[in-house]
Amino acid sequence: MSAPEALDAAAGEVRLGMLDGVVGYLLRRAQIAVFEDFGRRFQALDLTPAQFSALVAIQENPGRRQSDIAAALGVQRPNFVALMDGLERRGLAERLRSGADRRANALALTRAGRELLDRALGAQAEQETAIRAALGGEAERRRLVETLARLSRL
Amino acid sequence: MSAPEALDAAAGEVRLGMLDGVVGYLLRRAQIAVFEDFGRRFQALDLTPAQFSALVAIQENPGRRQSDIAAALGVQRPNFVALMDGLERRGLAERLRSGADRRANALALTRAGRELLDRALGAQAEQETAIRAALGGEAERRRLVETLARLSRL
DNA sequence: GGTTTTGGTTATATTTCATAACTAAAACCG
DNA sequence: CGGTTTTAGTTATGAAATATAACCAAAACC
Repeated sequence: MSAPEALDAAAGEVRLGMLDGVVGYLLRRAQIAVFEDFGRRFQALDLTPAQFSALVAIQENPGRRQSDIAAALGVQRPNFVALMDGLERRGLAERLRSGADRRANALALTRAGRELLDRALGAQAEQETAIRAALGGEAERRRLVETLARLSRL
Repeated sequence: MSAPEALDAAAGEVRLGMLDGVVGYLLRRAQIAVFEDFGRRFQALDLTPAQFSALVAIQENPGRRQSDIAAALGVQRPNFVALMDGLERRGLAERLRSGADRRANALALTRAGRELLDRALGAQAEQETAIRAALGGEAERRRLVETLARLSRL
């Protein structure tokens, strides 16, 4: 009788088949690549994507309640606590007392936070430039931005 | 003197500022939305995105070594073990002996695995249809696929 | 035939993300 | 007013994804 479970592997590249036409799969791969690039660019600033987005949101909405910022970024309130702890410990952001509601934290950037964010915005602009180059032009990058915004409302 | 740390929150919506022009941030949000949609569509099939992609890769490359499939999907070999354990326990895929190399597992789908994958491909096609609708047409979806593929080579 | 390398596995640490429960302060309401 | 309910922030905790080191058996090397 033939050995029932023996199979010989094919040679050459593994083909992903229809996966490379699947938006969800490609989104995951693209996000990994872009975040790895982010990691390299922001290494010197010691900022994660989450921290960077928090700094931007706080600067854009000074005095807003912590939970508002967290919700806008799509992060659970309990998880945002540690994020803010880190920013505060490094002196980049602070939790002020809200005048109206003594339970609430009114978030704001410190001077050091604004300065670091300025440098971060520079690094971010460089990433967008790299993306523009990879995609073949600013028109393509803009189209991607628009398309991704639509997708997130799926 | 004025109370130094009191700040009143602005009303209205939190603005994300330049974040909604940042590809990395938008990629993250879009991926979350698409994966949540995936979760709803594949709930009945009880398949995660990782499991789905593994089934596709195995069917596309029957007999290939486990580590080749894992590498092609970008998943670490140790982490692929548990994924395969799950598929095998459910009778969807199997680890056959490689004829050439007795260390290697030659992966293959079972009949049940092929049947489930058939249904999964249907659900997947429906997701692409929904995406096409959200983006305004197949041309837009195609462009997105092409753009994401470029991004993952950043 | 002994050494080195490789495929799969185990164990483990880290990170991310979600949920329940607690406190203090506010809002509500008869 | 005073009691109940809701809300902001926090703590504790768990689940899931991801990465690393170490091991065994089989192969490749020389």
